[in-house]
Amino acid sequence: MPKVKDQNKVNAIYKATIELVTKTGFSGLKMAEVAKKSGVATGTLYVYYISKEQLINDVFVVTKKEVAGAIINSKYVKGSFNKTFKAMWYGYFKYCLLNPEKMLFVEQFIYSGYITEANIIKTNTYFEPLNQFLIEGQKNDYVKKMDVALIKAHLQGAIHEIVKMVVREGLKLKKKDMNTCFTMAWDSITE
Amino acid sequence: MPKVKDQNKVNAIYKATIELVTKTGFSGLKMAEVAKKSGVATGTLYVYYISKEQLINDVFVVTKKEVAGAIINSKYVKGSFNKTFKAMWYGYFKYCLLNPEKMLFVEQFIYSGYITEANIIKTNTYFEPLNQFLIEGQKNDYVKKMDVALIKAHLQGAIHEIVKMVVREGLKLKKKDMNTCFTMAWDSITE
Amino acid sequence: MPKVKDQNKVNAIYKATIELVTKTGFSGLKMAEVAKKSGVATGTLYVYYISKEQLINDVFVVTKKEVAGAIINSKYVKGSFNKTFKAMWYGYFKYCLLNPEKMLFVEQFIYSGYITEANIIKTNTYFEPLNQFLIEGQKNDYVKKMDVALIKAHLQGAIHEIVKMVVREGLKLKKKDMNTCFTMAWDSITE
Amino acid sequence: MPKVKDQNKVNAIYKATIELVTKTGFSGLKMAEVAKKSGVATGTLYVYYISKEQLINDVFVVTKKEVAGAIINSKYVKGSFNKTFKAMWYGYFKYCLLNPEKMLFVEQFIYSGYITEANIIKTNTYFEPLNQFLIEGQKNDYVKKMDVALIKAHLQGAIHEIVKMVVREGLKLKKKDMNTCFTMAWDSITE
DNA sequence: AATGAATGAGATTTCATTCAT
DNA sequence: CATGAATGAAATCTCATTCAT
Repeated sequence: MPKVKDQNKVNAIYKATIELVTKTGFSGLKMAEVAKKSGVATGTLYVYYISKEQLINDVFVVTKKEVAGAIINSKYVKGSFNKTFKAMWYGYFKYCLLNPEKMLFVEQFIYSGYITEANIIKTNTYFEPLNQFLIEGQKNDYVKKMDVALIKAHLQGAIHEIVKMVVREGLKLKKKDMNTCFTMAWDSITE
Repeated sequence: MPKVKDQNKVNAIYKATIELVTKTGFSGLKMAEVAKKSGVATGTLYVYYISKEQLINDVFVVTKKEVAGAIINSKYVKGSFNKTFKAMWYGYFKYCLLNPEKMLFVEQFIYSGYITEANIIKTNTYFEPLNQFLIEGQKNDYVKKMDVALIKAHLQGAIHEIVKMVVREGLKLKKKDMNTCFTMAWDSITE
Repeated sequence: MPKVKDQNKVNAIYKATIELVTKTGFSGLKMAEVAKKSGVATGTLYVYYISKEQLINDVFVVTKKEVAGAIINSKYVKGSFNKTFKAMWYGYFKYCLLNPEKMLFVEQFIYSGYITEANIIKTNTYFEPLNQFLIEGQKNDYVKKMDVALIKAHLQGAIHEIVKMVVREGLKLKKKDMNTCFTMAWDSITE
Repeated sequence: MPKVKDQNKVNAIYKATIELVTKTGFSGLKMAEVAKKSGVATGTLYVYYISKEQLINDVFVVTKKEVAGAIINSKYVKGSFNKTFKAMWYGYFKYCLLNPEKMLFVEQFIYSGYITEANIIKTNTYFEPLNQFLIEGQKNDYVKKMDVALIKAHLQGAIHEIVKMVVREGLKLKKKDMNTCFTMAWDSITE
């Protein structure tokens, strides 16, 4: 949580943190390197964040919010279930393909021991509209009857793993493959 | 006749490492704690593993092998596609539910910066039989036509995420839910 | 404006290193003790030198340069061969008597396994002018005809051994003895 | 000081110790390596020597005795001063050329902090006959009048330094050069 | 506020020595 | 006596954090 304002610095630190974690793995994330990469002094880092834990938590929350925004986009919520689901699924899938480092960041750190329980709970609320949307889908017999948390987990897990694989192997997904991926998702959740 | 190298110690170290990572997150994995928990002196750790990195890589490879063994089980390979797939899926799903710490361990460390590229490649080969099984399924028009790596990713990602959620929230999956989870998996990959 | 790197610290570290090696023998040189004696934190040592090896190499090179400076002193190079030689010999002899710890340091560490080959070569060049002076002396038939490296070795070895003995036994060299020592040196190299 | 008898082991340990110090410098001398190189277990080392310090001191004393033997050889003591001196000088010079690792060992360790004062004093007595010989030479006006310790230091220092140089540079001393070296030694000490 | 040198607690690793076999 | 696995005190080095400028 920044104490002061230079938004350029905040952005630079945020960017550097995400990039370093993606590059060196998060066990190698050093404050000195974050400082260097973001072009500020180590001391300055502590003007903006009181500790490494704070920095990581902050980056985590900000990123998680952005991730949620990629799925939950008000302009879609008025369409049919299928159309809306498709929009959400593609929204998230493409976001992950474009920002794998952010996707990885939140995935990695959630079990790292760095993120506070409070922040995990807090960021989960960002996905509440998605829950509502799926519950609505169940009421209308579109969606398999089961705890929506499990359904979300199924969808998210599948997307993440596919994207990680694509990124790791340096693949280029064709439109056809992406459509098949979507069909897998759709088939899995619908009755 | 000197003391002889002790497999019990290796096992104790392995167990301690997995448990500590699961408990404290692996940014908090300390050699001193591994030593303490496994009941050996710190120096002894270095009799068996030349460095922390080596220890983690070793635990990673051993665990990944065990994980692969949970899926690929020769007694199933003679059944129908559906039966075999079901056996594999349940085999893996239940393994993950019973050993979430091992599942987490391999998932976490793969992006930690600790695991060498060579070990990542090596452990991937353990899953080759699964690839073959899915390719066979595609030939017989059971399975959607797409790079099997993507299909595997979809299946694995979904399972992992569900299990992580179940563990995190302390849920107890009912038989019915587990069946629904399986149906999701089956529906997603079949044509 | 941040704190600025402090030459006083470098000097203090240098001094502490030499003194500790002289006092405890260098098998007992510990970074913690160097830090303590030079009045800095252990971490600070690593701000200035990336490792113990680096520290020792640095102290070695600096000292060797100073040692060379004790012999090769431009104000003498214009005199007769005898006068110049005498000036150099006394210059070095007295330097060693006054700074036996520095003489010992370079002598000890050269075979310690700590000094890199590059630094050994580098520091040898500091003595080039002495080579030239002796070669000149040979051309004018003052000096015995032989590889000047051997002549230098003879002179230096004799001085070092004498000084070591003097220091070890706590002797006080009388003027007469010093003159005899010089005569030994002079007689040994002249035709 | 061996507790027991297997002389082969004692010899192997002695040889390994000297060789390792010559190769890796003595700051890198490790008991485990001595054990390995001499073909015994680490535990066995401690059957023969109660500590590393003991081992090194023992090797030191044994070697120093051998070194003294190379100089002081009863068959020469009856000749003229010149002949005897020449025999001694060549005896020592050639010994050093043939066994530089032993010469280095004693030279290195004397200031390492490992050798006890008692052993330094003890080994000095081995050279007593040389002292007597030089004193006799002074009485007969062959040798410059000065503390014989200084004369010995001068001679020994010169020899050591020359040999070190020869070994370091991989030179091959010609007979003529060796004679010049002797002449330097002779000229330096005679009146 | 910004800097980066300085700090020192704490981590990893080493290695002389011990001890069970 | 011989072995080498086991030990743990102590060494080196790291790095999040502080602080003088």
